[in-house]
Amino acid sequence: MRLATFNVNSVRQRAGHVRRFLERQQPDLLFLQETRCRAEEFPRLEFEALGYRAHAVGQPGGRNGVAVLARVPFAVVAEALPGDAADGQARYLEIVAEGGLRAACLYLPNGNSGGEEGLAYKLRWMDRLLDLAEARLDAFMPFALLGDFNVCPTEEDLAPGALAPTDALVHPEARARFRALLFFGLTDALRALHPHDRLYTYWDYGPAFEENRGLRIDHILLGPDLAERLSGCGVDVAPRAEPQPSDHAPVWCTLR
DNA sequence: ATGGCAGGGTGGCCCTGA
Repeated sequence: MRLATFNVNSVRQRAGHVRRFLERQQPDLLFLQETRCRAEEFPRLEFEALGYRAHAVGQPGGRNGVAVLARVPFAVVAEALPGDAADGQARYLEIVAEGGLRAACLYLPNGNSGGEEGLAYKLRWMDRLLDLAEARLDAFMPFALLGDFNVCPTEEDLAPGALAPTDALVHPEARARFRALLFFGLTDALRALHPHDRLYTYWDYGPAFEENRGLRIDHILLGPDLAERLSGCGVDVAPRAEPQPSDHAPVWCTLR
């Protein structure tokens, strides 16, 4: 089984990139972030033609937005992070796939805009994510978190000097919460198989990609039973090298 | 150490992203 996550920075602009990724990598489940359209505007037909069923969560105003594309049967179990006081932000989608795999797609708040309150919102969102991860792991079900976490977990996860030390993506409190997810028993799939490789999932528009000045902020975290089945994981940089790309590249993993 | 990009919505610029 293959899982993948891709921040597309507008799915309507990037439908071709997604289609080519599906054809090349053949994931069973692909989670999208920053779809930036309402659910009814999601270009589902483009993907249904390839055998993928879509479910999108959107919001008015062209911001945020998450979705799943699946070629295995699935049920949607949540369209908001539990504890979310109905703030209307489309950042979370949780499904149960055929066979019992429970997987959540998340688009964590960036935390750099909106001043102190913007950062506080990010940290509160991570607190709720910690509560959720704890509950799911306590329930002993095959569980995975995939998405744009907007956190560089360690100094190995960004090009030197790529961010100011005060940036919300490297904020000590955000990093501490990411580590707490790992302490609960989730495995960072990419680092489990590639502990010290220079691996990034985001490069700013401009010369950053060809200079490989990037960030690793898109992650796949696996519960214990899924981590035991992990046989491969990587960043697919091909979509980032295509014309008119997203600023992110997809991350995928394969489970035995 | 930022917006010099890029996308979207609104209205003929502003906000957000990271």
